Amino acid sequence: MTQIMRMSALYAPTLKEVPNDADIVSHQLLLRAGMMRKSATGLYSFLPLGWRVIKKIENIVRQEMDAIDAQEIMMPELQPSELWHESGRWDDYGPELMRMEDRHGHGLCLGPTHEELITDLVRNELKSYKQLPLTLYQIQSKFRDEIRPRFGLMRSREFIMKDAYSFHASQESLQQTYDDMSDAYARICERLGLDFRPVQADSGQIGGSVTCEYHALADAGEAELASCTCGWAANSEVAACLPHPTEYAETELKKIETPGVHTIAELAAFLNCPESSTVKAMVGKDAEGNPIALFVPGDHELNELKAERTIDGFALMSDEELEAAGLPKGSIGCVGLPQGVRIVADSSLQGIAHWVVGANEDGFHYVGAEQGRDFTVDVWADLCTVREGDTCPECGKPVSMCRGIEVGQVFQLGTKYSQNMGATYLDENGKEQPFIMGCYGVGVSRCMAAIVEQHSDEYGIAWPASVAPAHVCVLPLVVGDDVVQPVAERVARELAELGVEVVLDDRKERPGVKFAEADLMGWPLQIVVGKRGVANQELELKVRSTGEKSTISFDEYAEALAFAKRASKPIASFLEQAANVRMEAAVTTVRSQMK
RNA sequence: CGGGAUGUGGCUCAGCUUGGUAGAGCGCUGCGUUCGGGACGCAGAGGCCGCUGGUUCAAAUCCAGUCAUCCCGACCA
Repeated sequence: MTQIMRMSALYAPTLKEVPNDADIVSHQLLLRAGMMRKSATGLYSFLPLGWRVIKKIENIVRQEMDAIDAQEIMMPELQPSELWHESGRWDDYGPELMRMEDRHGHGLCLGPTHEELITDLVRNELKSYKQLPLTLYQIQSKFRDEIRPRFGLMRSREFIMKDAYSFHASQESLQQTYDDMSDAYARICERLGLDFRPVQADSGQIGGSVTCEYHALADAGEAELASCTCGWAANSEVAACLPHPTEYAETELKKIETPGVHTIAELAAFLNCPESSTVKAMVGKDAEGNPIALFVPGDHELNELKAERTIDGFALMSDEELEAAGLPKGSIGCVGLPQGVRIVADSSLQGIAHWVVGANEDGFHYVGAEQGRDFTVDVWADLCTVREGDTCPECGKPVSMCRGIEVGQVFQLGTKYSQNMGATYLDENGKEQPFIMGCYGVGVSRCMAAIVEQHSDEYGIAWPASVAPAHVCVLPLVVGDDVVQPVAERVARELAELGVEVVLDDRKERPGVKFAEADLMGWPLQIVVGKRGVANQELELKVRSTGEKSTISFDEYAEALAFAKRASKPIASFLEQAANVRMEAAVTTVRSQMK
């Protein structure tokens, strides 16, 4: 039997009004429903209900990790600086790493992640290829001194994360675990009730690595995603989608006077053509300071991340540098550039023979600038930030844009840490080899916010049953009498005996308050016990996610109870039986969330 | 770190321009009336007006500094 939570004793202070400093739905509702409170910027305390949700999420993650033979451990949050010096990240990580000293002046940091610690943990014991592969994980608080913590749990300075690390003797073995992890992540998202997408992501500075982010789709998400009906999806930072520029109908190179025209919008309006018929120029420099002109279709933006990937040490030039190089901002083009300026252009422009570009002279543009005749592109590359309608690299259909919350990422690390930190094993030939590693993270507290973003309405949260702080809320509309309350107490007890998590609103509150707060807190199923119902020998059910209401008679309820007692999964089976009796569609929703 | 804004009972906010004994609603306590979708009446408790300094007979209000919070940007697991 599970414990009945009595609302009369529950510490869950609700707020009628929207807190001033919360501006996304999940943040507002988690505060309003009494699930958490802010302790300082980017630091939150979880109250009993919120903490129950966190534990539910953790357990789902734990089960899926255990199911793929990852083993749970627990490492310290406080870490010695030596290990970070060894990996090189004490200097590389930047101010986001929370550093401190102990009384002896010994350097420490609060762990933002645990690659160093885990590598150190295994390097002395894990010595033979026979012991590989090995996957370890933990669920604990992480610390990152974010420049700008915001959006409640979405980007906080202390947050709960599951981090897993795998060790391998071969790339094939790493790939196997990586695939297992990917599958587990998909199952985790499904069980959390998240509408999610695995998306291609930036592999960061670690070249050649394989990585995939798991995003919960939500407008409040910080990441912009491009996705296609064929299933392909990518973070806009990396999405390699081709724009489709259009050709301006002029094949002769003509210099035209364009007084006052400096922006693409002005140019397109001046020529009465779409922006996609113009070519936008940006000028940067490489690591040696050599100038490079980059060209993209006029209706697209240069993606600086992509430019950096194409050109070693790339940085855009400042206005002063442009002036010094004799380049008129707003009128730069590929014809008649100063000596030594290399031309890099977006691959999509390869098919456009004649360009509309600046004439490198204020107030003038060229039309009909022909590739090969009037200028030559040195390098073709993927340079654009993806836009709605660009071409999917997988199937060629137009992609659409949406926003996502990154709730997880899987990553093939390779040997970066094992090499830096001398973590090696002996292979079949007795030869020392660095471990091939993978790492895999799930933002547990961030998942909580993502779930609320996806499962809420004007009345409050509608938790998926898998993570709800309790499955059922029993609402006696009268307390202290000998008619309604005894029935509510009995129902709560019987459900609790079945293993159903029950909260009983035994407060002396008016019905309106109880209804409003039950909706706000988001219990998946409400069972209302009122004078009217008891008189008719029936209970009222309301499924929070659909809002559907129905009644079931005491007899039908008893039948559902008996059915559930015989079945192995009491919660689901109670609901299933209740569904058979009455509210099929509605309860099916709750039930499907329970698996 | 740049730009913008805000700090007044637990919460949401008014008052500040034009200095003169601190306000409302919600929440909280008590009593009464209510009681199927965040009730009503009466009576209460609760505030160094973020902090420090200045101007002034007098500062929530004007000035300076400082701290904190939020938003945008830069930055970034």
